[in-house]
Amino acid sequence: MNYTNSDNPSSKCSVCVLGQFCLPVGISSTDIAKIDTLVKERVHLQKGESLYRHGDTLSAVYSVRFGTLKTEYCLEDGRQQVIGFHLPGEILGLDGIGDGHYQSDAVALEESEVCIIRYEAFEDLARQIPVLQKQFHRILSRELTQDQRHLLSLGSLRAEERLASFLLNLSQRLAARGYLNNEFDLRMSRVEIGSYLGIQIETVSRMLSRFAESGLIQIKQRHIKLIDMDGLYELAGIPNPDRNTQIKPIGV
Amino acid sequence: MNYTNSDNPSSKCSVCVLGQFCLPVGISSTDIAKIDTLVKERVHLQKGESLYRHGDTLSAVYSVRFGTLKTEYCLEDGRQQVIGFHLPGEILGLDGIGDGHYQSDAVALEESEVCIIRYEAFEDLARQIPVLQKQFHRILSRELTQDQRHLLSLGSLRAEERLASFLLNLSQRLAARGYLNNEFDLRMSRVEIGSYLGIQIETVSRMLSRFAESGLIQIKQRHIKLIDMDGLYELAGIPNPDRNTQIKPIGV
DNA sequence: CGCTTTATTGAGAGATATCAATACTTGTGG
DNA sequence: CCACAAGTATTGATATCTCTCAATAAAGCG
Repeated sequence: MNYTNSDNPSSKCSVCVLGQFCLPVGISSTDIAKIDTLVKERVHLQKGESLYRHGDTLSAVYSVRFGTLKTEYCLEDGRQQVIGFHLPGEILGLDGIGDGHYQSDAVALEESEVCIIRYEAFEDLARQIPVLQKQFHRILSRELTQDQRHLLSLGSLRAEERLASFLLNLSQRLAARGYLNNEFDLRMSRVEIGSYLGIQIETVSRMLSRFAESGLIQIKQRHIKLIDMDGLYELAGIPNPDRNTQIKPIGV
Repeated sequence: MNYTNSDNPSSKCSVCVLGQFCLPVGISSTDIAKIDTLVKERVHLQKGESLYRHGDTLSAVYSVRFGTLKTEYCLEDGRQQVIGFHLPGEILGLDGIGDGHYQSDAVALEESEVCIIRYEAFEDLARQIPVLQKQFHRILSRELTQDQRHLLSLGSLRAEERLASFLLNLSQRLAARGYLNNEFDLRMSRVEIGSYLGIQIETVSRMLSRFAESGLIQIKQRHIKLIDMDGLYELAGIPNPDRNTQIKPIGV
């Protein structure tokens, strides 16, 4: 874990390319200057390094600057479950606000960097900047919605459907960040995907092979191309937001 | 759905018996007076009535005054999944803050009443009363943690373990509200329990019978007694918070 | 280049789902 | 107040999906 206290301009929220996906959405430049003073430090993580561990006292929440992290819960008997994957612009550590201690472990899946948002100071600032407060509430709420969709997946979908909706969810989040939405690298192992989806690694592997056979995707190791998005959406049981539902013109 | 605009004292936050489990935790009496002006309306629901539906525009969040509600998500093909059960003092509708529309359906499991917290006004007030803001963030965060524990259950536990941890979770939440923690009525049907746990109704039934046979519980219809709490905790794979772990005195 | 880790594929086992029959509750109306 | 209907829960028999165990293959790493 490598801390940076940086006055280098590229680290400021005001000029960060992630601005629109992170906290400062819709905030005036004068107010962003205040945020700049709040978020001065970053943490650099190598693959496999922990950002925080279950039980650690919360002093900050974190925004992913680049890279990917996972959060996971552990059971007493050693079983563990991946709860979420976190892409650039997403906030980590929110589960620690409830009682002042993180509930999960956060681990980098690749070389990553996160901005440190000292929580006490942030709450004060949010009080002064209504837009920031609103945005923070939206982020917390979306986090909730994301987890609840995940619950729907684990509770109601079969392995195949879970995997399809996982790939599409990733695709959507990457697209929102300006990456290709139909071709990308999976930063997580099959084990981690399986854990996240509540299925075994062998099942993940089989389902991916099956998808490839039926022409839904192409996969080579961790590099994946989504070929038939509509097919995947149908499998996942969710509507395809990109597809223009054909409405027949009236009177033609 | 039956609205009440009540100036009757028992409806005020300042004198509500739920105060300590709801928003106003740790708030001074002068500030609670301000909350009183915010929460003036309540909704009375009969069993089966909806409080809000997926897609409805968010204008308020709700606090359960008495009764029990469930929230659920629907899939296109008609499958649906219960995401949560909500007891007195718990806040509903938080999933609507993200984009201004509720993501789930909220339905009363029995005759219930909820307080209406107009959201715009609430955000303003939270800015004025730091303790209220903090408490709101804690509530949002705990909601997140609750969902994540639920994810752990659906992703990593077997049917039996899920049911045990469900019963214990209910028991803990009831205890926190001053109810008996080892004997209570299940307000939800077997179907709803099964949906919540990602298992079929028949499996719920079989597991409950098995628990009863092995002396862990007694169950008659929806009335349940938890007989062997330690046994249940062991099954659920979580530590029993009430049990004093025996630490051998040193030098004896 | 060889070792370790990670992923794929196959065969068989097991947990839970599905289908079906029965019993129990609750509510309604005669 | 009882009888019937509709909904809800239990229990059994069988089917199916996913897991587990095992062997092989491929990739990453020193």
